[in-house]
Amino acid sequence: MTSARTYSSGDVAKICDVNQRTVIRWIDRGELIGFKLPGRGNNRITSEELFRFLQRNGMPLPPELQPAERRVLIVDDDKNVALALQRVLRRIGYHTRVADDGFRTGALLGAYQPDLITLDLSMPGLDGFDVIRFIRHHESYRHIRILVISGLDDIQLQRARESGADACLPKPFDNQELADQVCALTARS
Amino acid sequence: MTSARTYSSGDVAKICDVNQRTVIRWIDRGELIGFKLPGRGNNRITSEELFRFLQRNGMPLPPELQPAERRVLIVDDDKNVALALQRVLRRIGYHTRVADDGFRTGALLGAYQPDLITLDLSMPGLDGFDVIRFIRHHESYRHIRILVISGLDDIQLQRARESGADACLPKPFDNQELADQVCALTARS
DNA sequence: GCTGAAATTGTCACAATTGTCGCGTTTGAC
DNA sequence: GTCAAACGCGACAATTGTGACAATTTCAGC
Repeated sequence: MTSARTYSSGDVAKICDVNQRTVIRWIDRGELIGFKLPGRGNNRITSEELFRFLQRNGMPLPPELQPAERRVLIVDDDKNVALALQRVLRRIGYHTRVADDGFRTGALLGAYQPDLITLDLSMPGLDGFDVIRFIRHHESYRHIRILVISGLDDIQLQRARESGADACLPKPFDNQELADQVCALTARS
Repeated sequence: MTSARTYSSGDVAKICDVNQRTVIRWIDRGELIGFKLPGRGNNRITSEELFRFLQRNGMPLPPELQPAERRVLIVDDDKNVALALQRVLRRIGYHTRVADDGFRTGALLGAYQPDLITLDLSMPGLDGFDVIRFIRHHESYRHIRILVISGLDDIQLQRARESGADACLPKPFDNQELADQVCALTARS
């Protein structure tokens, strides 16, 4: 198996703790979709399809298919604020990365693939509302949770929520409240 | 592998997630057709044949074999320049998209997955050299071709090349020269 | 709760396919 | 030219697909 990109019927059998014969029947029945090697038609299932199959049936995920450590992209040009956020989030087990300008923010959405971003609404050269709208309008980023952290007034925070932010925290923020919000937003289904 | 026109048995083995020995057996059995190097008969499979083979067996295609229109991300805040670039590139069969600020530039690297970007070095709030360095330092973007299009002097263009740009065009650019450069940089190896 | 039919899953043996290992040779980057 | 990495091949081990049949689970009807 060795962190494979594809799984054989035997691999799936071990993962599902089921007889290999049964896995083959699932495949024949079309409940688990794979492809066949040219030789005698040995089955292979991609990890994506196996993941969907397990999810669909509420089956436990093997370690190698479990989503990796949660990642948070911190968008803030104030180094001290960014460091404070990092400290809190790392302590509760998140991987973090900081973007301090518009380009990095955008580029890291794709390269870092965060589960959540903390967003400062008022950065020079970057309109936070625009960021929210862009993320919500693009298929590949839509799933990213957005936690606005801003010193702006409630009216603006409300506007951010309407634009698509998942939650807002006033600045300065309370560490415990930050941790709670991030946990709540990234809770596994 | 390095985006080859032909694949060795080991390349195919990695792509199919199968043992190299098995690939050689497929070739011996005539299920996968290739040719042999004169030396000891090392196998080579053309990308066309590999494509057919994978299709025939319902196997997943690696990114480099997925047929896709070439995409160019045009990074320029001057609408007229961007439109001019779009017109030329579309006419020669490229799909294009425009980014007019730093955030969009970064975000579209991941969401639009361009094969090439045309980059204006002097945009307000976006340091072109920084963009080049960032792209070259990130695994997920490193493969993107960078064509700098700028009105800056030759010394700056040389600096851009040293930072990692693949080619430079002075502004204003000649349409034919632009088309030639883009074609050359995105030619299928 | 119990029963019994239907559907699903497990077991087993066999032949075919695929994986592993080692060695000597060839490639390809420097 | 030099040298590490990749390759082909043979022999053998491990895994796979299949069919037939047994065991288990599911579930409606009582």
